Amino acid sequence: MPSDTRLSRMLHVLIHMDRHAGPVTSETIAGMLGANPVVVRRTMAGLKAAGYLTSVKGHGGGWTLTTPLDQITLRDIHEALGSPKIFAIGLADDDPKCLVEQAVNAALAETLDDAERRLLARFGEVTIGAIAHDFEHRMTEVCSGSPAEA
Amino acid sequence: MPSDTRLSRMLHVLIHMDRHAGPVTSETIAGMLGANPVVVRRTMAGLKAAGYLTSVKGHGGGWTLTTPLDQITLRDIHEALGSPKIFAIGLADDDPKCLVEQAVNAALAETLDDAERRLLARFGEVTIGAIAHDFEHRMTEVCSGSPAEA
DNA sequence: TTTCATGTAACTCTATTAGGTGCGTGAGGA
DNA sequence: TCCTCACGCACCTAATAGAGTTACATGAAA
Repeated sequence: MPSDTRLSRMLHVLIHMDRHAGPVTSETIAGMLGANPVVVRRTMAGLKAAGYLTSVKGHGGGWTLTTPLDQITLRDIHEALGSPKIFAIGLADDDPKCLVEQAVNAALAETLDDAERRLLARFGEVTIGAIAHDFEHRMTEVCSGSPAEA
Repeated sequence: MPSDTRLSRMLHVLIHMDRHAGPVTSETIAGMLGANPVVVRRTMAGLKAAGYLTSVKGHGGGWTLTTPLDQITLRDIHEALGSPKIFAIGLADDDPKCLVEQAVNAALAETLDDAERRLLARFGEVTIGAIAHDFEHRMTEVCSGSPAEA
């Protein structure tokens, strides 16, 4: 149901790429994400422009990670995606004449801006490498056979 | 440009209603908000159901505030509106089989849920009365010489 | 009984992400 | 050389959700 899944998808694919030697095609990535190859290229264009990966055309081409995952934060990816809108909630009018609405805007904007600053700061603290490490941990848990889980 | 402006608009209209004796029609409210009367009724239905105001049909009818503004928080209004989605960002798949995606989801969901909890907690601390008071302050600043009512 | 105002159903409009087709471009391989 | 693969991009459609709009029923007051 959520609208913008680009950040989530890029984290997912970057970790897969890190565990895969050699270039990966948009077709393969789309298969991993359950998405469309064109959407993959479209979304990854920003990460390429930001220098986190490269793309090569033709035979044996595809996408290659160029940056260690522990040097990329969630905030880096969010910004590489063009810093999409974070909140679904917003102000009715950004520059109203009504003083009441100005007061409402001041209160709401301050609260939302503060929440956004905190969230982006948190995004800046979490590296994709840390998530990849958590994945490794989940792997060992599943294969160690401690709890009977699917 | 933002999508969901209902909270913002409800704060705006509640403060106006608090400064206005007697019922206010949807038509009048729509004029204040630069919005549509039907949209106003649709949005305010939730606040009525939550008991913050009443509505009366027919001649001399309209909307009346029944609760002091310093007893209503932003969180109250948000919940009266049905607790709409706060974030425009979401997970690609809520229950993925891929362990990588599970790790991504765990990291992203924890960060977003934490941000949402903090934001809602903050909403719970801000009363509409406080915003109305800030408006009064803005009035005295603008009309420093002669006090005028809007 | 006429008028006014809410209550709702059932549309359209708008913005945004996502899905999809087609074609151009460039890099290898046969 | 020629063909195939894979990205790049233009341009469409689909799905979603808030907002706008029309139409009509309901109920209360003049």
